[in-house]
Amino acid sequence: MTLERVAIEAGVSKGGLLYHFASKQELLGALLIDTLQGADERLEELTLGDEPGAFARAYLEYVRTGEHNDRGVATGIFASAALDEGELSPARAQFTQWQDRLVNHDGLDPSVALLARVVGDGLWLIDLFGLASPSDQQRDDLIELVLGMLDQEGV
Amino acid sequence: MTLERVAIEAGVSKGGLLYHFASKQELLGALLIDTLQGADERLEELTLGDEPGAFARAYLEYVRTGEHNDRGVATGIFASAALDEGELSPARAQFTQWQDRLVNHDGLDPSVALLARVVGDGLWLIDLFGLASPSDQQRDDLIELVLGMLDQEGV
DNA sequence: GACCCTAAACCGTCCGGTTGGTACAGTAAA
DNA sequence: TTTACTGTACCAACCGGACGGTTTAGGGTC
Repeated sequence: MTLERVAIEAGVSKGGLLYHFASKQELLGALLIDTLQGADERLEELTLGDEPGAFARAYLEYVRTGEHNDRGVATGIFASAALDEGELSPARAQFTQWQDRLVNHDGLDPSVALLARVVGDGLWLIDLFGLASPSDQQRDDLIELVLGMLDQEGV
Repeated sequence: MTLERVAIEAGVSKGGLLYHFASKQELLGALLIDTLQGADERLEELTLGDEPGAFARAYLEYVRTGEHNDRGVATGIFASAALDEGELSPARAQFTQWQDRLVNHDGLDPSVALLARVVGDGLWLIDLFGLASPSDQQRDDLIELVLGMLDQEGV
């Protein structure tokens, strides 16, 4: 992930890239924040109504298809950030917020809420790094299983 | 993660390090494989008996405490490997094997088996990157919840 | 003229990898 | 039991290329 490669990928000159982002760190931070915001907005769209578990359902829905990441791009951003000390903190903040919303403000039993979160994050990270992603069928079945638990809980 | 830093960490000179590992790639590969093997052996230890779900239980037990990684070390290895194209393949292979064992050879309903896997991996990866790890209490409750589902299934 | 770039040369540093050498342990003929 | 040689384990110093970042000179558009 060099500046030149990013510039070419973005159809911009290296100078133009550095016109917008003063340093590679700044670029990386912006990329990461942008990715996280995109996910957050998508989650908001998927959150239907305000009955208990609405956000948890969105969280699972988000990872139902494996398309939630332009493989390689998000992976690179995430891995690069993980190597630069402290560079991952926007991600930490975002996940903390999601976790708080799921566990404390979604009207679910905390353990079930955490289950939804960990399954969602688990699938997301497994896909992100390509660590033996389950098939579409398996994934669907798993999500249905967890959704079922949310329903039981919501009653 | 530079060769020099690794060398210092290991109490060796850079030259000495490269005597054992001909290139950085080779070093990284060995580090990754070693980490994975360590986890695999630990899982084997934790697998008690051979009733249905024995391996799934071990998988969850493994991530019960957050101590399963020398934070920073495993993170660096994993993130570095993720950036080098193809360098993550030993990890993919290992996860594929675990997934196969869980889903096809542990005597559980496939969805429940996958649930155990995704919860295990989810917690592991969340810890690895420090993405808002749940508290010990929350983690324990979650694991108990999933273990309970394995028991229901096993009957 | 302010803004948003392109293009290209350039610099300094960092880092992977190479090289030549040292220390030492074994071993085996003289 | 000295001598000579071999292999293993290491180190310090160096080299060269890649890459982050700067600078300069300019061009198009509102």
